[in-house]
Amino acid sequence: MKQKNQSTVADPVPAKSEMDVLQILWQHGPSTVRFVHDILTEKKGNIQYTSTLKLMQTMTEKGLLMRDETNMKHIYSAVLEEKKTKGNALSKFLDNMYEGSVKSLMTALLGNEKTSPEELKVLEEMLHKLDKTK
Amino acid sequence: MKQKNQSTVADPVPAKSEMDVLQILWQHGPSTVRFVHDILTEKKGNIQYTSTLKLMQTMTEKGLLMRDETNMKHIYSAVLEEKKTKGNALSKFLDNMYEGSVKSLMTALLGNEKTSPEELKVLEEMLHKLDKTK
DNA sequence: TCTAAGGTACGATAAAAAACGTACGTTTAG
DNA sequence: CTAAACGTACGTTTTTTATCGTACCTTAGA
Repeated sequence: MKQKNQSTVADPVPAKSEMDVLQILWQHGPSTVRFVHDILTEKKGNIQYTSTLKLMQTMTEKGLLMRDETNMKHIYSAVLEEKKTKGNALSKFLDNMYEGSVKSLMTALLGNEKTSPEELKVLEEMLHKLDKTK
Repeated sequence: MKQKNQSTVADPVPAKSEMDVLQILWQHGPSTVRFVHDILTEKKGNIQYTSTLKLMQTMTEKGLLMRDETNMKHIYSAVLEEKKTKGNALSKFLDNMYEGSVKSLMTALLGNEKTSPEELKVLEEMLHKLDKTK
């Protein structure tokens, strides 16, 4: 009886652009397309307003967003919880890239330029401890 | 003079399926399509052999894989280095999901079911230290 | 009142990713 | 020798993402 995986295996992770939108909504709360679009535009290159609009409409159809249509300027908000969603993405990433091993992730972090010296130092200590624990 | 980002910013990350193939090649070394396909099949649902074949051929065209055609059973191998490739993916993931903050990643790990009790313990300690360091 | 600015709806397109199926060459067990 | 098993080549199709453009409302202000 081969079954999928009984643990919390994570609803499909939103696509990249979708995450960008969610990110903004989580950070600023319910917003108009215009608002999201402006932030998006300044973060990434110029995008057409209608592209952002369409994206958000699609996301709404998918159930990723919900919107208040009482006013002309619809107010969109994220349906998914930030923590949970990111957690799912993280799990998937871990599985895909590091066979689910947090320790492997750590090791990778150790060689990553995104990691600051301080973080690096503590990471090393951490790995030592993990080795002993094992 | 807005410029991209002079630091190692990461060649485009391979797509999901491509990563799966790379994963197998890194782990088992140069292999035939058949071999990769079998592993792939057992990990994910049933896939048509030719799909895997096509994927690997395409990847070869893209320069992700190279192959030895001296024998009928072509032997494929990964061109990219595992560590580097994963490092790039990690950087991107960090940026997209945790604004590049390793600490945030840690915190997320803390609440992730993929994290074992031992790892959890050390993670907590680590975060304490990071707080002090700041 | 009429118009320009700013909204939404929605069909369309483009490109990337994921999967197939058919045609055809090679090898090997009988 | 020959058929079944196993391989590769490659054109195609299906989805999913990412982006647009055009048509058409709504509202505030000259």
